[in-house]
Amino acid sequence: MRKTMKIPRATVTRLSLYYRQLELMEFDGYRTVSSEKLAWLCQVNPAQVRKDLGYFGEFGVRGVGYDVRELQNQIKKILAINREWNLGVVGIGKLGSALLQHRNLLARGFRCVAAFDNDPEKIGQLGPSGIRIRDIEELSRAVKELNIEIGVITTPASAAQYVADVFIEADVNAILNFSPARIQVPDCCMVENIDFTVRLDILAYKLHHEINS
Amino acid sequence: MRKTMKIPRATVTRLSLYYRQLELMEFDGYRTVSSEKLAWLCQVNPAQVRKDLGYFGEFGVRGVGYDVRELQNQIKKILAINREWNLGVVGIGKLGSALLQHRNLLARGFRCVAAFDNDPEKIGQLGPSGIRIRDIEELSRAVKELNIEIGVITTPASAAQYVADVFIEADVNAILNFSPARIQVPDCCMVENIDFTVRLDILAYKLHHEINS
DNA sequence: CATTGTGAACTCATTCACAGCG
DNA sequence: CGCTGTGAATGAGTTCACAATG
Repeated sequence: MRKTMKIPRATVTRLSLYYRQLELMEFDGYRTVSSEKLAWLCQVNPAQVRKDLGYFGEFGVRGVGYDVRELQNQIKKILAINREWNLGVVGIGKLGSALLQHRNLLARGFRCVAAFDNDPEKIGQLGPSGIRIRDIEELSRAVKELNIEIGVITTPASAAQYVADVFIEADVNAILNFSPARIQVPDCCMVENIDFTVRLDILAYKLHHEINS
Repeated sequence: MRKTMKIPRATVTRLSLYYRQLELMEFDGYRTVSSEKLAWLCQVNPAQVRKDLGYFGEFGVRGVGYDVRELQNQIKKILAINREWNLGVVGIGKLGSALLQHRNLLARGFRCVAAFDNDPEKIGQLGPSGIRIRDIEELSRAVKELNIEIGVITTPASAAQYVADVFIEADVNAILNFSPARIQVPDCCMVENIDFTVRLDILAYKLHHEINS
């Protein structure tokens, strides 16, 4: 199956969830897990788990289930998180600072190797993780020197498009955008938006309409 | 159409995007907007915009488009963001602090009215927005006193389920979960997860597989 | 006559159901 | 016998295409 098959985006998202549950299960001493149990932990359908994995190979043993450690390694390879990725963070306010010193990111191989801002007060200072805050003007050079592959935008909305343009100009074509602005990028560049207020709007809507799903 | 129709979750998400673009357009002085223009700004299909709005009523004028201000008000009502919502934030680390003083939240009517932690060093101190940090033990009482309707979890993963249980016990049935843990809640409670590493995993996957969509 | 509103067609994702296998 | 792997069936969401209309 795993040939020229197109993978649903939702599948990739779920693989990340499976991976995290497997980490927890390994920590708890489990050696094997069934699709049913993994599905329960991730709050999805067991057939979904099997189908998701089926896109990439046959990792289970019939009658037994999946080897916890083995499946972890396979998903790691699939998601390409069996290596480190260098991030550059632009906008060193509270949120940017939080990311710079965020334990989970580093533990998962996402290293914030550079921090940028445009505030002269901040430039040259040491950020929370002991990293030097650079002028945004240096971004293009830093991308090359430090091999930054993923750009993180934690600026106000008004600056987001400009920062995105600088990233693209510097040949960074993956962006994690925490600003509420919807940035426009060329096809070569991929963007993931993390927008707090959208999620709160959804909760407000559901509370008001008394829905749960 | 707008009767007992089931609304796709994605529609609600997009309404939030439309709303933000409309805010920007009003600021820029636009009086009307077509589904085509709004769609372009939000990077969706024009028919999608019309269909999304169609679930809730007829807000446009054929041959003209939508009145920017009027549509804003309509979406505000639909999303139930034409009022204030009180949030309680648990886990006052870097991320929790960032949320407490986050301008956008307050501007949109999401007020962080209470902050909680379990660290004796922090309890009693004033958080970044000048709010007193309370003992997590006080949560149940504070929920009633301050009318907290949405719980925000910014603790480490290990504490997330406990905090969720406390929220549910206190009758808060909307939770915004920033921890990477997948929390289990009863049906009456709705959860939105905001998980940085999942999004980074997706970017890593796409970079590795050179996909863009 | 430009643009909405919407049934119908289509595409994509999830779930079922069972054959296949250790 | 139990659980995986997967084609087929179902369901959900998106896009098309055009009639309706200010």
